[in-house]
Amino acid sequence: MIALLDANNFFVSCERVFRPDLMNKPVAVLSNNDGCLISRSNEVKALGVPMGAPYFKYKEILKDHNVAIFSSHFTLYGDMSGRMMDLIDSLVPRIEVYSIDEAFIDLSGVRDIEALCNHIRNLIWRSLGIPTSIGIAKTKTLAKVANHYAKRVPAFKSICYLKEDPRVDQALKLLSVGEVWGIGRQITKKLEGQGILTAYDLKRVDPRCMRQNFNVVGERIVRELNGVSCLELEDIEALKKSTQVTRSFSKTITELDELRSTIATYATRLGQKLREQGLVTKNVMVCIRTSKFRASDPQYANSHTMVLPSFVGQEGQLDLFSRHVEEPFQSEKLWEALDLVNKRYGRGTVFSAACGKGLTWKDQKKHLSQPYTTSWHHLPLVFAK
DNA sequence: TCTGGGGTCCTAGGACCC
DNA sequence: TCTGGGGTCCTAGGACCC
Repeated sequence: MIALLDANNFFVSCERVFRPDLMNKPVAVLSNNDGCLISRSNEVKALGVPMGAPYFKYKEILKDHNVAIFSSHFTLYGDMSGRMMDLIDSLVPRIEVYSIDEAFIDLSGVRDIEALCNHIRNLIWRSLGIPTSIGIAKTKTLAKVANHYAKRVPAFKSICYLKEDPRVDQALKLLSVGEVWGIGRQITKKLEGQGILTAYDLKRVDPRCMRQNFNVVGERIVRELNGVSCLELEDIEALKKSTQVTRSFSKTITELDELRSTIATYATRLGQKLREQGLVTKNVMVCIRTSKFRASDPQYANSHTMVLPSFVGQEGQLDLFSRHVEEPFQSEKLWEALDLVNKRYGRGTVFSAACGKGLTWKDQKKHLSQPYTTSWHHLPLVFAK
């Protein structure tokens, strides 16, 4: 059996840990630059504010309902996520960290599955103050279905175990096909056109037909719905295959020089990310595009990929800027020092000339919470009477 | 005025090689 | 009239996920 553990409204829950006064009150977390809503408490969902909604369009409604707003604070969420994953990992044979707030858990060999899952939930709640839901079934795709019900049906008390077939089928019949993991908007449209409306209908499709009409991904989904595992738990140590830094600029850029220095500034962050994660790369791609929301303006999008000359050995980092690749050791030390300086004295303390003056604007983050778990200066104070 | 950011996998087609 | 077969690698684009 496989379990999928998922934190409820994760970013909102992280903020609430340090603001217990907001428990059971409406809370929302915004995306970068305070652009969209990316996490909503149940109270906000009940107001009908959709996921990904642009903040400025819903500002009034949110204000009218006294919704507490937070700017995104990814160092906090990342840290809380790491703690949560460590807790799970300490209790089970094997996990796959699937996203910042989700993990698949291998339950093979576990005797009392429900007891273990209860224990995991309680431990995370007691240690971190994060509420979670767990779905359990034979395959990843079915565990996702189970999790869907664990979150929505109060009678399950946040744990839904889809053990035997009549129960699985019942769950699938009540689930629309578009809610199946891996079935997105485009495929939903096509399937519905063929009269396949529920997850149960999809389960009954011939997997080979699915492969012909769609692709091997669709075939796997059908098999997984039938209890045949096609998606193994993946090695969480596996190396990342790509990494990126992308931004929507909060200011329109019209001058080439400014675009150059902006891209150089973000390229610098990408370099830091690579070094932090111990990654090396052969290709670097830069993309730019105009704002798709200004439909009346002429649109432009382009990208360029550069193949870098060589690796400098497994231990070292690829030197992005120097042509003297024959001196990897020196540049490695140099970057190490630069990273340290920038870490201690703030991003952009030392930078390459290509960055010019760096960014000529600041990202909007009007509602940022304190770095409670990642800075000694911001440890919450507790007073006892 | 204001609309996120970071990933994965699959497929088709072209270039090139023997 | 008729023009092989089997590979690899790369790119672009599409679809999906959180």
